[in-house]
Amino acid sequence: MTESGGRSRTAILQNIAEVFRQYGYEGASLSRFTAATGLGKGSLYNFFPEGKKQMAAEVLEHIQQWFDAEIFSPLETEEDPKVGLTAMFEGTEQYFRSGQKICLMGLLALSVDTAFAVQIRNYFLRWQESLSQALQRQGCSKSNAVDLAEEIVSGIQGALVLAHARGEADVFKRRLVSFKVRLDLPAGHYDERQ
Amino acid sequence: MTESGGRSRTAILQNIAEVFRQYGYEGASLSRFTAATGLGKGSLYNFFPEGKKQMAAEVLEHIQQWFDAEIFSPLETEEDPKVGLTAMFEGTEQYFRSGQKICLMGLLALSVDTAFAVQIRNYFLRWQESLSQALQRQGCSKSNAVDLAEEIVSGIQGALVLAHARGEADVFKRRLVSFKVRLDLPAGHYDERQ
DNA sequence: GTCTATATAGGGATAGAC
DNA sequence: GTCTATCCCTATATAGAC
Repeated sequence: MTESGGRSRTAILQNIAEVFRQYGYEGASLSRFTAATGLGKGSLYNFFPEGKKQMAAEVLEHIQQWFDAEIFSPLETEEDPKVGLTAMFEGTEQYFRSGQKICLMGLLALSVDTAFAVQIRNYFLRWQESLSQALQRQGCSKSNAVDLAEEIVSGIQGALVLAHARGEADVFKRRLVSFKVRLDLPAGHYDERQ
Repeated sequence: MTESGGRSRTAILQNIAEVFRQYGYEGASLSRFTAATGLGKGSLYNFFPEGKKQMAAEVLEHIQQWFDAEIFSPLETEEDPKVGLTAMFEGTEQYFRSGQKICLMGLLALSVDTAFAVQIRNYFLRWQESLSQALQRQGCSKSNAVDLAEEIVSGIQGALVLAHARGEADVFKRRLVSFKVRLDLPAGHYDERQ
């Protein structure tokens, strides 16, 4: 956990992640990384000797760890599944800034590049599996839970796509509310449309 | 509708579209276009004087026209809404090759570039609006139809993301079947998972 | 650890021969 | 209409001074 001029590796990775999110893997360039981090190319290669590939791999690893701790583990270990499910929706809404931020795992999933396929696949499998477990403890049959978990995980990704396509982050919020209602969770304020 | 050595502009646009789908906008390079079309750079600039931007714009226009004719119009004009809805799911499954092909509109929606925002937004608005009309003629209230249409349109996008993330095209097929069942449409063969 | 060259390759785009 | 040659720019990556 070494520091560098007061900037932690985590902070640098967050800057880099933002570049990948905005421009995609191919569009993320060293000059954009230098602008986002304030570090020169030389410094970036000092941190990440293997360059762009390593940056992306570490960003994905970082994302995975965040979701493990904040979303997936609570889904699996909270005694009351409703607590884990509520934490999932709240964490998801915050992480994606209510639909303004996209999912880097989902974005990279759409490219044919196979370099990060394993990390991406594991992320989504773990999400669905941990969600399915919580749904089963809430009373769902196994087959229903597996299917509903797949629907919710894919539904969240689609909501992010549509929210950005429409330029309306509210689309994302509405989809989350819809899922919460189906799961009998407190949905918060829900402004029914006209 | 001029030809060029037997290759129509439509055929060339399809080759170009495939490159955009596989590599994204930033990753789609002139050399990849030449490989995919068999045309040299000079020829490509003869067809598309404004270069890559024009290629993408025409590809999106082409996609819009296909969906207008095959999906959106039937949803709006078929007397029996079930016919239009069934055609939508069949057309969608075929177009995306049962989940193996991604949605270029959805992919570009995730980039921050605003160049194609209008085309992308109109595509998704028209899809939701035409679907909502069919659902209303099937008996849905207006607010339910609007919400369900949003859920289905975003659900299809999410199904494509998850299918590619998991490397299992079956994910896409399962999500479509799930929607068809909810709409009381013939779902075809449905292999319930264990 | 950070920076400024610098090397090499490939990007988009144009000109002009055929 | 198609190609090759060429231009200029930016890309990734490295070397070495500080």
